[in-house]
Amino acid sequence: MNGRRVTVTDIARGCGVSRATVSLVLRGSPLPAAATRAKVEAELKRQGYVYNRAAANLRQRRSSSVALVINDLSNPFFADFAAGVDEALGAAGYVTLLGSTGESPERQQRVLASLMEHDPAGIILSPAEGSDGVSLGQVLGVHVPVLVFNREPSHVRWSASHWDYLALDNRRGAALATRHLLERGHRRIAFFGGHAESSSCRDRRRGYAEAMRATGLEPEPGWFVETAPTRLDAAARTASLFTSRRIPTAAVCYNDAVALGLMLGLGARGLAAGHDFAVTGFDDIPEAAVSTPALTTLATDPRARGRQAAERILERARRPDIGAVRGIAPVRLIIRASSEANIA
Amino acid sequence: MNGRRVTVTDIARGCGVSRATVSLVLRGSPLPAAATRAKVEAELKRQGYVYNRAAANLRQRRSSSVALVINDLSNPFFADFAAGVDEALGAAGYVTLLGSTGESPERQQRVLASLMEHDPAGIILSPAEGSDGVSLGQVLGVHVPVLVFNREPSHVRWSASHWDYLALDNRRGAALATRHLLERGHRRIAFFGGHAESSSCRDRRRGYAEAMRATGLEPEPGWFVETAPTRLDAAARTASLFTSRRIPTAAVCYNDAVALGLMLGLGARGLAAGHDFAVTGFDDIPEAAVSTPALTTLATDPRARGRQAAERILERARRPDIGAVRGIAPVRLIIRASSEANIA
DNA sequence: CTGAAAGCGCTTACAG
DNA sequence: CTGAAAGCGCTTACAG
Repeated sequence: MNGRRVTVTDIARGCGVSRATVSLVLRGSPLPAAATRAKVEAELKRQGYVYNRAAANLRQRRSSSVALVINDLSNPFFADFAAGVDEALGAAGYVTLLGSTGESPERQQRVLASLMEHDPAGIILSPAEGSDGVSLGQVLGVHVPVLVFNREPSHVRWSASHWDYLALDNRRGAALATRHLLERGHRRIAFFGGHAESSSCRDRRRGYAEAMRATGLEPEPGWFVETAPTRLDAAARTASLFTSRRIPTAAVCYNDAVALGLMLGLGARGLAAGHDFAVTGFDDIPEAAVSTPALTTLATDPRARGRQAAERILERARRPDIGAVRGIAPVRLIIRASSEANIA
Repeated sequence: MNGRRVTVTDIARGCGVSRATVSLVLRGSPLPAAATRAKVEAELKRQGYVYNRAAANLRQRRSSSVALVINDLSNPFFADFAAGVDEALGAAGYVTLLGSTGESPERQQRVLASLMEHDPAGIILSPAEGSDGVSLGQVLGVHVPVLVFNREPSHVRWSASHWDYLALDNRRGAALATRHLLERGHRRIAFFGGHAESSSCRDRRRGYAEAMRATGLEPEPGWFVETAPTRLDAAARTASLFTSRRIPTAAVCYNDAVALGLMLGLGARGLAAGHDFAVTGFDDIPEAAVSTPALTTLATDPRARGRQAAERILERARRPDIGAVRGIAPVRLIIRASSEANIA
């Protein structure tokens, strides 16, 4: 609870060698004689020495941390992603600097500015909704490798940027869900939920529309319903699905939260999801498996995405010359009861 | 993507003052003249200076980080706790060093050793199951403030320790759930799930037993069923509840995961939770509200616990003399359909 | 009010 | 194989 910390100088004095020798032993150099090494190691243990990595990093002009900035840790998708990042960074001897933004771009700026002062070897950023690429560019500067996960900030000129981008295969995922509903005989299928400006929503809508058109169907404007990507708002906007001229029999939802909300909203209208109306989600959050009915959705393996992001950023930190990359992560359709309604 | 970073020396040269003056401006000292300050600030902006907090910390012998070690980030309870910690640390100008252990005590030792090298101002530790207080004491040393969250490692002599402890009010929570079932007329109530060695399970069992005895009922040995604290194992062990001489009509479960597993297991036996058998959980994870039936449980507000832990550790970092404290956080009973079965 | 000098805990050429 | 010296980027008495 007090007292100076033990330094290399203490160890050097304690066993009659120079600080340089202690440092060589600490770093596992082959130079020191075996006897010297043993003597130093005993002294390290005896005094309870703890390496000061900040001092070493300063001298070596390197960094042993990577910053991870997450828009919403209480979303299990991002929590799993964070767990994957930390796992891979830890295995590589790096430490994770965590920052959470609560979906606020202003807070995100502050958090990033603070993290930058800690000289991270790289930044993994899952941007807050409404993030602006220009503001981000200002805090992040041009020296640190950056990987943007999951959604695109506005005003980023990717071609001129040194930022990596890693996203789910939103387009293909939505297409898989749509084709699944088409195969079960549905023809009037809505795309429900999400903010149309967000990049992930755009991509999912696109995959949905392409799958529809590939079957010769043209999605009607009334089949696109916007909502906040939350259960509550989705439930509240359920009615919008039933005002169009040709009422849908199924909906591809923006994500699982929206799908669960829609199922609640359907229930309130006396309709049972999976029975009177088919529903699919996106993300495969843990609740999807236990809802009633269980939710057909797209599994994204966020933990593996986290590991992938961490490995990529470490590679860029090691070799700053390699170019930026756009990565698309696969998704997998999980069929459950919510899409069983066979109305056609 | 390259180039030396800008230092106080660059700024000092760039506007013709000494490094000391730049430092004073950076730290907001009133000493420099307004004109000097303005000149320096313009130069900082012009060159895109980024403060090197590690260097400053080294010189000032202080730390601007707190380590947060979590056993399982993919558990929403801990993810929310982590979000609360990060929120409060960020507001105080500290950065969160994240470490996750995946419930492995060995990995926990490595993670803690690595984090200690980064000289955190304090450590918030949610210990992996099976953690040993002696091993922990070895890595953590005696200089850094430590707050242990949620469960007690074995072999900790709290009276001689400088570690804070923060736990939920497990005993009272289980008593609340038990009394609720008693009020609905149940008399044969089991305590289902959890590992009996874990401190949280012991405390919850105790609260349950006390509430039973307060009503003049003695829990039978067959009413205590151990399981891993997971849905899967709980479902598998459901049968154990139905082998005792006096078969229970209700169960107080160790946590929500166990309760959800028990509800699955009941279903497999043709019994409907909330109808033929009453069930309560613990934690109020998001799934509790959407399961069928919705789960009666104890809300613990993990995010507020996180903020509380962060504030406590920062206070101890500021005032190393204040003593260690055992904190008990309140829990709140949330009544939903799963406990409605009224068999008595 | 400003500047020269020393030092936080390390590492790394460079002598010996 | 080992040691003395310089330096990473900052801050802080101490002179002036």
